[in-house]
Amino acid sequence: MKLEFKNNLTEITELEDFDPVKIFECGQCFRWRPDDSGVYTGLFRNHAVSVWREEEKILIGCDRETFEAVWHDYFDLDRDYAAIRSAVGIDEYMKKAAEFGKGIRILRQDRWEALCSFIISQCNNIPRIRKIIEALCENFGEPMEFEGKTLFTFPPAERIAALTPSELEPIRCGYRAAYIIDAARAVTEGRLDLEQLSSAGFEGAIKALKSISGIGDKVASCIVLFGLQMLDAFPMDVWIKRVLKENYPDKFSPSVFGKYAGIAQQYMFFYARSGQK
DNA sequence: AAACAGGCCTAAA
DNA sequence: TTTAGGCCTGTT
Repeated sequence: MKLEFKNNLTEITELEDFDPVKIFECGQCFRWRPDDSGVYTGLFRNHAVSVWREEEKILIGCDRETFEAVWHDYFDLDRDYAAIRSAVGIDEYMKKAAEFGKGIRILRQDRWEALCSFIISQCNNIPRIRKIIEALCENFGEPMEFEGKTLFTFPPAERIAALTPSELEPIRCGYRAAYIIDAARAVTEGRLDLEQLSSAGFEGAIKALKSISGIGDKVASCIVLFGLQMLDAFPMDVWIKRVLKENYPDKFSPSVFGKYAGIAQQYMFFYARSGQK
């Protein structure tokens, strides 16, 4: 990977595994949006940025300081995804899936945002998940001007904790409203310490998350994978279950993929959802 | 119209 | 320990 810093622009070259479309559309996140020319805009906490690709170049619209402080880690740029693709390509199916998903990276998302987003995701389709999360931010986040548009930050737990289910009504998230509010209160009251979650280890983190009403195995796995970078977590959703039934009808354990099972899962998920075989 | 969508909870065997 | 039914809402 090579970096070049220009005036308010970071250029990345010699990096194969970075495809903005796949990264933002593979299902791990819900807020990044492309404009008509394929330039994606999104936020991490209160930092907004645009990301796009021009041939072999990845462009990130920020200066060196912000890149190093925020986006370098957010995009997980120190990790060798080529090596991981090779490691999880344990058979023909996974070789195809990993090749198809080449360019995906697991983002280091904000924990609270990931927690909230994946509670909302349950029993929902992606367009509606996006709609609900956007409504949540527009109603309760902070507006900020960015390149002529108004973006909204993801509302902190404190903001949500102060709401009643009826105040959450405008975001149309249905029965998940009570879950979100309860989770926010758990965080603000200290029943769930998101900062200390990693130190509890994988099992400990899953257990702590599942103590929140509305978080079960699948959602907890997504939170530790996308929020805590526990890359061996293997969320089992309906798409993955379909893949497993078809390709691994006998016994299956995510441990066949080793410590990057979660990335294998993401390749599987993206491949399965593409409708290809 | 009825079923389904990236689950979870509760009650009941 | 596993299974069935209900749950908000929007879309097909």
